This record gives sequence, C-alpha cells and structure tokens, in this order.
Amino acid sequence: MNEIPDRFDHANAATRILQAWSDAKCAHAEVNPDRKPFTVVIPPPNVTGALHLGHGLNNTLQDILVRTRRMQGYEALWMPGTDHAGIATQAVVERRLKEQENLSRHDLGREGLVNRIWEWKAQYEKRILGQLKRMGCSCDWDRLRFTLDDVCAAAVRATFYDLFSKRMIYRGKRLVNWDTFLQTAVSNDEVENVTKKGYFWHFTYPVINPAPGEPTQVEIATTRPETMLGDTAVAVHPDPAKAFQRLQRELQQKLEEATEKEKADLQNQLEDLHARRDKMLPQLEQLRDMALDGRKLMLPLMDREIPLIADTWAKPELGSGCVKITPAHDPNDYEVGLRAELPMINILNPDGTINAEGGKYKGLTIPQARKQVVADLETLQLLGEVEDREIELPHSDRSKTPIEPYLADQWFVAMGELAQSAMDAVEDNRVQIFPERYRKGYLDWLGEKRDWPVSRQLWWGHRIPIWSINDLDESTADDIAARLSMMPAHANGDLQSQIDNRDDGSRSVYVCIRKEDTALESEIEAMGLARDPDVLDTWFSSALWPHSTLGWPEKTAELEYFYPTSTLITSRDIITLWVARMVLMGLNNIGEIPFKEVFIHPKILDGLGETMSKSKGNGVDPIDVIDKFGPDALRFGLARLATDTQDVRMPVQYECPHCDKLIDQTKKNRSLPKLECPACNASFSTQWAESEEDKSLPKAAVVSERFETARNFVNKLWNAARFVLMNMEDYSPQTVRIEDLPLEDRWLLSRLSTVSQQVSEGIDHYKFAESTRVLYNFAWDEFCSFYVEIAKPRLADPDKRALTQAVMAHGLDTLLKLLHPVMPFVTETIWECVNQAAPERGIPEPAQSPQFVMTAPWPTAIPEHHDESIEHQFAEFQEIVGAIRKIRASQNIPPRETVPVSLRCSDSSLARLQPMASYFSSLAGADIVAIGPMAPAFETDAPLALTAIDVDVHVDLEKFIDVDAELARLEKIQAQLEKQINGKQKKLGNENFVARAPADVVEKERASLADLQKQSESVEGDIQRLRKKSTE
RNA sequence: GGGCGGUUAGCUCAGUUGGUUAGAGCGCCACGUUGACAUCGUGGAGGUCGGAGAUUCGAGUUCUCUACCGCCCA
Repeated sequence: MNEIPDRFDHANAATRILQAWSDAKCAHAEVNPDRKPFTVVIPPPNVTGALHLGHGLNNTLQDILVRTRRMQGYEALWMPGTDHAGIATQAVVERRLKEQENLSRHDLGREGLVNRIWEWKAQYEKRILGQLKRMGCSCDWDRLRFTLDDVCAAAVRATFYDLFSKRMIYRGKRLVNWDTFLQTAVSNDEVENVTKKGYFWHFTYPVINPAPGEPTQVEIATTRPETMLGDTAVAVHPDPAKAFQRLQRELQQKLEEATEKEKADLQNQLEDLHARRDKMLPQLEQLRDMALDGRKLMLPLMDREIPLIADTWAKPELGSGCVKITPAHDPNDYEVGLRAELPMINILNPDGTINAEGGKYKGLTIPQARKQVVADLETLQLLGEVEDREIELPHSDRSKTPIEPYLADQWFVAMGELAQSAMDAVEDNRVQIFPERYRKGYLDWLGEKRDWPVSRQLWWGHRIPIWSINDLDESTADDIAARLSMMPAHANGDLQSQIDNRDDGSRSVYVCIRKEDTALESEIEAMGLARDPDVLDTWFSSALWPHSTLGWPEKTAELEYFYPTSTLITSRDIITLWVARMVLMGLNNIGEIPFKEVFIHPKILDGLGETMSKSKGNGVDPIDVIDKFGPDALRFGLARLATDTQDVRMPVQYECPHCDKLIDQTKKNRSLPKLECPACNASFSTQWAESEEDKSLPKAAVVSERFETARNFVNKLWNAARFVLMNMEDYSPQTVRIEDLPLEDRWLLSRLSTVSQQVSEGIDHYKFAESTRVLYNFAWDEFCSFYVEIAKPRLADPDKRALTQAVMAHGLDTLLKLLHPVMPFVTETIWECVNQAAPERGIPEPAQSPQFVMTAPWPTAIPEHHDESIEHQFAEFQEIVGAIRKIRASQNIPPRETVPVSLRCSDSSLARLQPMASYFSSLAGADIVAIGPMAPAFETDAPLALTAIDVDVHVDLEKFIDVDAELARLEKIQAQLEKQINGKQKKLGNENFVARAPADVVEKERASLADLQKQSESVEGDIQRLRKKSTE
C-alpha cells in the first residue's frame, strides 16, 4: 500500500472518474414512479462567451444540491443547456466580423450571418460544456437543450400562438431604445448611462402673431439640437406660481432640518429661487396664458407651425422655463405628446441618419446634423448661449454606441394578468425566494405590470410567427380575414388572425401560425402576407425553460413526472428578467409554477470590490483554477463563499508562468500587456498583449489564492484516507456492538451522526457555507486530529486492531459520502481504494459497499449513535490534551520529550479517562503517572486548573524547569484572571444588575466569580512557591 | 431621487432568540520532520465590532440618525 502518493493527483483522477461516471450513467435520470423526482434546470449560460467564476459558483451550488438529493434517493434530474442570448451573441459576432473582415451583416445577408453565429455557438457551447464537465457538474447530458433548438422552438411558437389567440400579444408603436449600430431596439436592461461632456444650447423660436405686449420669441435649451427637426410643440408650466411656491416650501423645510454646514448653501439656493421667481414669474404666466389662448410658434429651419402648450413637464426653475417637445425622440416628451395628443414625427432612419422628415438635413448622421442645425440657427441669429455641461448619455450595453429614443412598431405582451399571477404565486408562497429579501424586488417589478416589448430587430433568435399585410381598407381587410377563417388550419386551431385598426385609419391583418408548416406558410404568403422579419427577445424563450426542456407543448412523461421543478439557483441580477417571467409563463402554459424554491446566491467581486469581467482583466476562468488547484478545491472554495450576503470578495492574482508565484492584481497592473514577476524577474504577458514581442511571452493565468486552503483540505482528506488504507491490509469485516465500543469510538459515531444532521439541514436551507465549514472542521479537527491520532496506538495493539479498523473504515466511509457533493473527485477516488481494501464495511453490520460514492446512500443522523453526554466527555479529554500542550509550549519542552503528568479529577472522570490514559502520549507527549481524586502535584510542578470540568492538570517540570518561563506563564494567567474578577465584581456590585437581571444569570455570575477567585488563589500560591524556589 | 445589502483581526469572512474572556481560514511570530499529510504539527501575538445617540441591569446583536462602499430601479 506504500505506493499511494502523498498528494492527490487531481488531473489524472478527474479524467478517469468522469469517464467511469459517464459509462455507468450515474447522472442520468429517468421517469421512475418508485422514486420521488428532484429537478433542477440549469440557468442556461449564454453562448456569448466562456464561463467565469460566477458561473462556477452557480453551478457548484446546483451540483451540491443535486448530488445530495441523488444520494438521498431522489430521481435527481439536472437539466443542462445553453442560451442563444439573441442580441448579445449577434453583437459579438457582428463586431468580430467588422474587426476581422470589415464586413457588416448586410454584406453577409440574413442566412449568412445566422450561419456564422451558429458556428460561433458550436464553438462556445463546446467550451462551456467542457467547463461544466471539468467542474464535475452532474447534469444529465443526454438531455442537453439549447434555447434555439427545435424542441424549444416548438414551445416558443405554441406560447406565442396562445398569447396571440388570447389577445395578450399586440402590436403597438412605442418609444424604444434604438441601437443605431445593431439597428434594433434594446431593452432598458441593456442600456447603461455614461456621463460625458457636452453642451447645453439655447435657441429661440419666433412667436406667430404675438398680441401687443406679448414676447415675440420663446427661448428653449437642449443638449441634442438636431432633435428640434422633430419638435411638435413647446411647453410651459400650467401654474408656474404654484410650482415656485412648492419649490420654496421644500427648500425652506430642508433648511430647517439642515446642519450648520449645509445651511449657507441652502440659504443661497433659496435666495436665488426668490430672485428667479420675481424676475420670471410674470413672463411665464404670460406664456402660459398664450398657450391656453392657442398661440403658435414657428419652428425654425423646418418652417412648421407648432403649438405652445401647458404641461407640467416644463420646469419653471430651469433654463428659460420653456421646453421643446420632441415626442418621437425623447421619453419624457413622448409622455407629453400622449397627454397633449401631439403629432409624433420620427426624423431618424434605422441606421441613425436623418430621414425625409428632416427636410434638407436628410441623409446626415446625427453628429453632422447637430453641427449643421447649430450653424444654421446661428446664421438666423436664433442661437443663444452655449453652456458646457455634463450629460448622462444612454449607451447600448451591446454595441457600446449611443442609444437614440426612437418610435417604432413593436410586438408587446400584455402583462396585467400574467404579472398578477406571478405575484400571487410568490405572495402565497407557492414559490419561495431565499434569501427572503429578494421577494420585494420581484414583487415591485411585477407590480408595475409594464407591457413587455418582445420584438427585436435582429436575425439571431426565434423569428416572430406572424404574417401580416398592411395599409388595407376596411373591406379588403375583412375579405382577407374571411378567407383566412375558412382555412382548415383555422378550424384545427393552428391559425389565428386579427384585424388591427391602425392610427392612420388603415387596416392591418395579422396571422399567427402555431407550428412550423411550410405549406401553410406559402399559402399565406401567396395571399400577400409577409412574415415579420423580427425575432423575439431572448427572455421569451428563457421564460419557458423549465417546461420547454421537458418537451412541452407535447404531453411528455418527463413533463408529467419532473415538473414543476424543485429549485432554481441563480444570481440576483435576473430575478425580474428571468425568474419572474418563468413563473408567469409556467402558470400560463402549464397552469402550475415552474419551481417551488428559488435560491439567490452571492455575486463574486474581485479584491477591489469590483465586478469581475473580461473587459477589466480581472475575470477568472474556472479552468485556470482547476488546472492549478483541482476541481474539488474550486468547488470547495466556492461553496464556502456561499453565505447569504449579497456579495463576496475574491482577491485575484496573476500566476507567474515561470515560477508559479501569485502576484496580486492591482488597478494598475491589471490593464498592462506584460508584467515582470517580482519573484523570478522573468516577464510574462496578459490578456492585453498585442505586440508580437509581448505575445511571444508566456501568458499568466488569472487565479485566486483563496483556493489554496481548499486545495490543502483536499490533500488533508487524501492523506487521512492514505493512513486508513495503509492500515487495512489485514482487514476483515465484523459485526460491531455499539455498547462494547470504547469512548473514542462512540464519540466518533455520535459526531458522525450530528455532523450528518447538520450538513443535511444546511443543504436543505441553502446554507452552503455553513455545511462546508462544519465538514471542514469535523474532518480536520476531529477525524484527523483526534480520531486518527488515537487510532495509531490502537492499531498497534493486536487486541484492538480489528475493531479499530472497522470503526475507522466506517468513519471514513461516512465522511466521504458527506463530502462527496462538494468534492466529488477526491471522494470518488478514495472510495474506489476503500472498496478494494474494505469492500464490506459498516456499523453495526458490515455490508457490501456500492460501486460509486456518487450513488451511495446519504448518511442520516442515527439516534442510537447520537449521545450528547459522550460528546461532552470526549470534550473533557480534548481539553486536558490542550492544557498539557499549553504548558509544554510555555516551558519550551522539546516535542520529542515525554513529560510526566498527574490529573486530579472526580471519580466519574477517572472511570472515563483511565482507559484513554495511553492516548495522551501520542496527542500530548504525556505520560500519565497519576489520575483520580487523590492525584498529587509534583515537587516541581506546572499546574493548570480546568475548573469548568473540575480537573487539575499537573506537569512535572523537574527535568525541564525554566523558572522564569513558568513565572511568566503564571503571571500572565493571573493578570487575565484579575481582569475578569474585576469585571465580575463590578457587575455584581451594580445594584441594578442584581435586582433586575434574571436570577439564574446573577447566580451564574456569582458562581463564575467564586470560581475565578479560587483559580486566582491557586495560581497565586504557585507563583509564591516558585519565587521562593528561585531565590533558594 | 427610491429600494436592497455591506462596514467585525493585516486580508477574506462567521457570529443563533441580547448574557462569562467576540471566532475561523490565510498572513505574521516561535518551536518542530525516521513514515497519513511541511499542501503538515504545536503554541502565540493581533479586534474599544464604521461613527453618534437611544432602549436595557447588560448591545457586535434591537431602534433612530449619520458616514463611506456596492448593487438594483427611476
């Protein structure tokens, strides 16, 4: 058995173990009425890129849960798959196309581009699945799905058709966030605001036919001058006096509550406001009256008459108090436009150039148009002041270009009923969210019930299954609708049509087809209808994931058995986008919630508290961590982070490719193309390397040293197992009677039972970090540090050897099972060895062990094994060991020397400790020369009183005495005791405490004080004795 | 502007319903290697729990205010 290496070779083991699991189909789940199902669907990773550490955490937690449930006897299905991530993936591929081949998507055409994206998908899906597999994720790989595959596509179409039939999908014009680069609408979630330097331009618009005494022009200001081409009104506040009054009141109130420091500033603001009011109010009221009187303005450059209107969007305290209104290109103006029923003029082409509505500016880009408009207004002497200003500019998260608000036709899902159903499901706890604080965000977001715009002007995605024909008159529309309703598909329920009355009075006819059917589609197209070019928002297909993956809309056995799923584990940023939508779609399609519980895990930040991302250079690839530390270390390290906090920090290092030294990442060095290793002075490159010179250097992996502890733990377990295996050559199975076992064995069994319980409960409640900590402490500080140490002398004793082997094998067996969900590879590898050395094991009756720990039965708490008093008694032993060690250390007694020890204890302790006396030798280098109520102190004695367990430990220092060291030790103890005694005396001297605190607390304090005083007296005696001795 | 979270040892984090002397890992210091493990062992140093106030006999823990950091939404 000596050939077992003293380090766990994770790289070799992992490949072999994965193959063995795969061959035995350990992770495969089937419909099985004999077992209860347990289902988890993976949050499908984007095929946009590779997995990072956040995915590592997410999938580790899922796997821990799934592996535990599998061992607990559930038919555990972990459904794997990936997400097509419409806009994200298309954007990445388009950007590469531009960079590498200088081609646009229009050069390739729809089919060409989509083919390119499929190639990308194949490449990244392979990489992602490889990452998951190397992490040990026990997904049922036979059931792999992709949100854009045929099965998911059928679900998407059936859902769309159903909602369309129920009139919950409709077409409408809405102001959308338009990405002029990708030429698509993007959702609010895909927009980020960037603060940039810009200008605030002041213009004047002439008043048409002003009455005598009225101003001849109105001043407005804007940060986007070119939008004036689409202005359809100028607004002024309907009651400026009242508005001023309110502002003044608010400021006044702030002032009253302000600190001295803030007061001056607020006072100034208030004065400015007063001055402004005095100066501007008459004019604003006059403008307001003009608006009510229907006065119009002349929009310069376009020579269009536009009304002056009264609307609260105009802020009297800002600028001129008047604001231009461009309903088709500004979200606020859009609202004003709806209120005032203004025309909405779209001045942009999809590519961001000015369209025909922009008159002579047609064809210019936005920056060009802006420059020209400003110049032309200046020529007309309508340009006023130009202020510098910081501007919040929305940018597309996908293309990184500015977003233009843009009025476009979109398909919407009506959210009223759907959102309510999803709110109800959480409010009545059919769906539970952990940690609970995330409920609020979910409910608030759904509570807004904002309709969901689902069209995306993209090519990568589920194409909207709508065919339409527009600009019809009423009778033609009716005619087409009538013909459609005569079709057999309509009677079969595979085709639905609608007539839509458009704003301009024309009619559109829409047809939705339920399933892919090329013949039917051709027939429809022959009638002049054309298929919608747009695709659906990615989240539309993701929302169906828990049931589409199980085969819905087909009534599959899987759907019947595995749905609803058990738990969803995900990160908080998609609670609304994804979790909420899965709930409402599940309820709509199946009539049942998609999962019973949702667990939101923390987000991993780097050491500087920043989100990890490839674009910052602080992203960590799980594979790099696996290469360096092993998959079990990665998983263990991640699991112990999963507390219920919102974020966890993980400092990140470069690993020097020359000497393996870890170099902390800083803000400075994480964006450099190359670095010099401070340890070996050699240079290495980073992800930013571009020059040939830099690229020729070896590249450093980005890892975190926080996995080192976990790696050490894996090794500790490996070596504990190595010890067990090295002592099993003559093992033979035997029946064990628990009541015959010595204290240390019963302690181990009791602890195993307790730990099994704690770990199971921890996992049940998503307390992954806590379960992990319990296992770590038990394995290291109890199993290794005590049980294995005690086992050494017992194995050397022929009378005790066989029994010790039996208990030890059982202990390791249980530990391996409990650790398996967190550290599958090392446990399975050891299991294999234990199966060879001790194929039949177990207490009380040995039994043939299963082939894989992965599918072995999960340990449960065993009442016969659990014994609280035995755990306490063993703790007494541990405490004495600790006391001897402390005395030894303070006396600088060399580890190899054995010291005589006398233990003064009660009769009952004597009975327990006597049989364990020999263990003090291996654990504390102590030879117990006396034990019991009469055990004496030594001539040259180092004492330690353990009053809590009523034991006095005496170490004979005759051979080792270092008087100064001993005095120092005792004086230190005395100082600590005095400090505590003072504290207690003060507390007990407080009449309030004695009178008001519960009697038992007061009594406890008194007893504790008496005890401390007793100790102090004893220590004082020892000190005096020693002083005397040293002066002799 | 609204909501949520965080602030405890040099670093990363635990800390149950308020109750003896606030814990762990890493790092640091000292000592230690003829066999399970130096990816180790033993011992030690290190914290007025962000700040102010309140409740209480007693606050890391409850409440109010406040500062800073982070995230989400507008």
